[in-house]
Amino acid sequence: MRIASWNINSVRTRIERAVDLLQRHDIDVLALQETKVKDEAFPTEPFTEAGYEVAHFGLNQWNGVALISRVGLENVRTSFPQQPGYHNDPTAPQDIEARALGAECGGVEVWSLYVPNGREIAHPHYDYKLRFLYTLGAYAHSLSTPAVFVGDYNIAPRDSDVWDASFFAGKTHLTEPERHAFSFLCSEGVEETSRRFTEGEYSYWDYTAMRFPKNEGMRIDFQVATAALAGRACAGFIDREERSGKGASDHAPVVVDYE
DNA sequence: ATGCCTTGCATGGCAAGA
Repeated sequence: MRIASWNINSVRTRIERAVDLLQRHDIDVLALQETKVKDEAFPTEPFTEAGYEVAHFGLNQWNGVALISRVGLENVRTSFPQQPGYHNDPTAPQDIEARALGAECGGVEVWSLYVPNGREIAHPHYDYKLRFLYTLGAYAHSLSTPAVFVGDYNIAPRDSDVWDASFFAGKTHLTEPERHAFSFLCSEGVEETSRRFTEGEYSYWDYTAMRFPKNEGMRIDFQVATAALAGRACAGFIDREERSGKGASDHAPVVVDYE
């Protein structure tokens, strides 16, 4: 089964690219992040016409996650257990945002995840990011079944995952607490399977400062599988071509095959 | 030090991205 994950940065802007991606790579399950659309405005038809089922969770112009599957799409969930919420007003109720969508696809529990960015180290969003990752880790470790958590993790686990680690001094994405939270997730048999096939490649290049032409990118989009599935990962790649050309997302799709 | 670019929306300057 071929699973792809892509931060599409607006599904309505890039719907044709998404359908092309499915067909170009013969994808079974596509997980999208940052669809940036409410459920009622999601462009379902192009996917169903291509032979896929669609599940989407979007509340407003922020975040938004989708699962596009041709191998079944059952038991859809819009949050994982104990998933934390967020609100810019810390005294207001903390809302569960559209950052997680899970379903059973072809015998595998697939989750499309958009991990909070963190914004700045001193910002409440950074603590939100850490809590999101620890509760995700607790859920992943509670499973003995095949499951995969794919998406935009907004973390570079190693300095070699970015073009210049010194650029991120004082910024989020490379800090020790973020890496510790990610290493808690990726422990006890839970593994980032995408690393096996994409080491040294990037999945994100900022739109600004000519980052893509200079190949100044970050490897921050992953597939993380439970022990019951990780051993079945047999191939994978980052579709760097998808980042090129007019109207590209700033992220590239991350594809992994599972036997 | 800042903008560099891109998105959606109360369609006009923001918020957010990383």
